[in-house]
Amino acid sequence: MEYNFAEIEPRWQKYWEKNKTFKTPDDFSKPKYYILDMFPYPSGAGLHVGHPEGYTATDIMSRYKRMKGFNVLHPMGYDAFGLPAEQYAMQTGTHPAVTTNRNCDNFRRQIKAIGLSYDWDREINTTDQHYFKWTQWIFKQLYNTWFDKENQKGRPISELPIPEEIKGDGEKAINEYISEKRLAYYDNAQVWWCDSCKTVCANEEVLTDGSHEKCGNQVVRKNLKQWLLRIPHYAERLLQGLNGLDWPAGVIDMQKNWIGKSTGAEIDFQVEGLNKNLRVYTTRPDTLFGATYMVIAPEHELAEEITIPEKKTEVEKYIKAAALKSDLDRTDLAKEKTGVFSGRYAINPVNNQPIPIWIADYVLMGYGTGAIMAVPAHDTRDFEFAKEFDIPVVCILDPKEVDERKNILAGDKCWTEDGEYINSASEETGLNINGLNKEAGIKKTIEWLEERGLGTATVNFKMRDWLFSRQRYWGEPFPVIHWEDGEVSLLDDEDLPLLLPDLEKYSPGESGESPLANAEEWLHVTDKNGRKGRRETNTMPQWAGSCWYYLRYIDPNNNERIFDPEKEKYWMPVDLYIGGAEHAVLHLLYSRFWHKVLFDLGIVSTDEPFQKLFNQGMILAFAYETSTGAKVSSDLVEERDGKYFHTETGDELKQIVAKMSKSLKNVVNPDDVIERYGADSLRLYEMFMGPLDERKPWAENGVKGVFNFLNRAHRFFADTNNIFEGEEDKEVAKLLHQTIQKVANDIENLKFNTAISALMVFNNLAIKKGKVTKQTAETFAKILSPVAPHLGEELWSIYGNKETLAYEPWPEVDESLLQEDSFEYPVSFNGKMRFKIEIPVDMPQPEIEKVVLSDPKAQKWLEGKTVRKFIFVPKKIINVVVG
RNA sequence: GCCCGGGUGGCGGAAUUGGUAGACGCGCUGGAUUCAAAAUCCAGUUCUGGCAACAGAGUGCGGGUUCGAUUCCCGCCCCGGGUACCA
Repeated sequence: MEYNFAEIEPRWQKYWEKNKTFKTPDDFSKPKYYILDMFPYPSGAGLHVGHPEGYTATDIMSRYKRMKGFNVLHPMGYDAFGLPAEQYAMQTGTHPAVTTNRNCDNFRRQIKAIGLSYDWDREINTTDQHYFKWTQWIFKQLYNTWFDKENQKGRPISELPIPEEIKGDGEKAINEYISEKRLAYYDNAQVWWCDSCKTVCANEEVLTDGSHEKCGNQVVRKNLKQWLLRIPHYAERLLQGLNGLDWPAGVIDMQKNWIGKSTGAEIDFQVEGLNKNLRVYTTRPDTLFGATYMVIAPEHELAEEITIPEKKTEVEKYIKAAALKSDLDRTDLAKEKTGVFSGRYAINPVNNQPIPIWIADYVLMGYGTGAIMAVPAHDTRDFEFAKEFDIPVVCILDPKEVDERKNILAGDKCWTEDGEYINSASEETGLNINGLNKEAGIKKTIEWLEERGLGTATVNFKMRDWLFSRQRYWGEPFPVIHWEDGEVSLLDDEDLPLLLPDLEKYSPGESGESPLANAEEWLHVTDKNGRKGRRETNTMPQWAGSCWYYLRYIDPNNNERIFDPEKEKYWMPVDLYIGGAEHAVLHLLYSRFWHKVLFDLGIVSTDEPFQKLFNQGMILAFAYETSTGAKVSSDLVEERDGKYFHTETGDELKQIVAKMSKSLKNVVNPDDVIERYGADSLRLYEMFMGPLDERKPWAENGVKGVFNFLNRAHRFFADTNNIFEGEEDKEVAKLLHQTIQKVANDIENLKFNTAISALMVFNNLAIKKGKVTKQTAETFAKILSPVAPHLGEELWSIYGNKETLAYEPWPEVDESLLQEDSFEYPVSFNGKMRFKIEIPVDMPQPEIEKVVLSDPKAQKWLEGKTVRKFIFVPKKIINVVVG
């Protein structure tokens, strides 16, 4: 009997589709399990083998959980706004919606061919007006929310208390005050501009070398009116929320770093000869006695005022150069420190000593107060600067027992760790922290500063406002009108969705305006009083649609509201979310932010959206390079005796592992794999390659391996001559139940590679035995079905079952079959395994010792030696120490 | 520089709380079947020595703890990812 996957698989896919096997009811009586994939951007290139990796993993879990009695929500959709369709439109004039729909159709076809058990009635598409209506609606919620810092909670703007002094200044002042509190605001912002894509990019989309993540071109700074979201208001909540999540530690770390919380103090320094204070932020107020100079950023508002006349020219030149520098590639120039002395001094509050104020671009205006006190002895950046400009280095923290102590005390070396304070007392001001350690020193200094009103304990975050608009056509339009009198208003809910206008031409304006600025009819509006207005021409970034899609799956066709709250309460949170690690920060942080706002407004019932997160590793491919490191396209490589040669030059090549790429001709298309080996083989191989979270190279021979397994399994289990009614062989029964248990455990722990291995082991034994009972065969079909669902269903039906096995209960493990009455112990002598011995599990230890030591095989190792120790670990090992 | 991962046969990878290193699969070798091949089946396959029984070595490197270390501790090396003057 042949394993005709090309006939079997489409037949079952049709069956599932026709019977709506995986349609998920909102049956609140059952325990729920929500399994989510990161939905794809439907590119024109179609699916690559990386997509099915995550999708298969979630599919296995979904199928397993259904058999375990869960009501499983497992949906799929498309994150379909995006640049490529728009660029294609610019070149060809094809409407992006046409391209997008075509690509979605192709993705759907490809995904269905893998046999994934999605509820297709819940499919969503971010470009569908019924979907983005609600994206626009959420934007309105953000706009109409302020963050109550005291209660750490977002609240409706209507609840914002307006201070009396603002009220007195009239309506305009009130509106301005409110604007400053909204989570979404419109402002002039210096932004990164990609001239090649004709769009702004968020800071996060600009790589460290100053290039645009999407296209690789260098970005430049530009000032534009933009929408921004005040995500930093939620910094503390976003940080705290990480604590209860079952997420990879690496992702949690990355989010923590991104949020970048630091605690310290803001301290005021009096500027000598000016009636002004200079406020600095420091995490190390304890090192005030070591402050030998101060630095303010070139953009600091006091930079010019502070500068004495004699230094004016020099300082102005420096500030100009620094401004220019920020237009260039700042990171490259960051290696050597530059700066200029303002000629002015500030008074150190702890000892009333004057210290010089410098202007230098190693201090950033955007963080803290844009000014620092510099402690070169205990901060590496300040140390470098001080050495560059010959500024004194005063050590105030004795590192004690450290090799470099002498150099550190002399100020020749920087010390940033803990120690004991020296030179840290002033009779004049009364502060003395000598002898304390870092922790106590920080505490005491802050108390001292606060008592005198010189400073306050402060918390700072690295995270910045989120730039939330793009100069694009193919995105969600903002439901916003800018009126001629300067008022900004949002559309009423009943006027949503605001659709995109059709355009003749999709190219952006040279000035950086979105293509929407050309849609004259759409653009201009007049209200009932004849006031003229202009619609917002920016559109939302691609993140917008993906920020909340997991919520829409819950109730995707609801036209009355975003979703039914009862359904939301039942299904949320997402129990398992699998996707690529590239979304560790941005998507997952933005989503969490929106979710928390919706939670505060009472729209969703959970504080966090994704309970468990897992990142699948990237699938790579073998590639080849010459001895000089030049990559060679795979079609120019031949293998001989396990070595690789260039077909043209004959040079020996080295096999390496690299990302799949068109230029290397090593891209694998899932369609081809399915055509040659079937969907079950594709699924199995993707899971069998190695641990889900690791990166691993694709190897065609590996596919053959799992194909072979399915073939063998089919040949044996589909042949009813091998199936009998009666009592199962003991060895088979025992292994079967071990396998049930192992497969279940491994699936729960996302260790699909070893689950498949266990199925192979059982298959091998069954074939060796030549026959199994019908019950065993049915059980095998069941435990095989999560990983190879087509073959599972096929076998199940061959045994005479009329219904799908997708909802058959997962087989129970018969514990009694797993009990051993004896165990084969490995016997070691001095830790080295020498032989094995079968011992009944109930034998008492003294007898075991006797049996082992008198065993003929043991004599060789005991000869002329004394037994020093006899180690016996039940069901593990016996180790005899001799000497 | 800093923060995370990861280094195990020819290859992908297994190995509960420290307890038989190399499961499973690929590849390779030999055999069966075949006119022959493909497919299939059987046996072997960490390395070194030996016909073999067997012995020695072995989880990136160097130390340590332990009866026993891929697993724990200390010090390094290499690879991958993130981040980069955040005071």
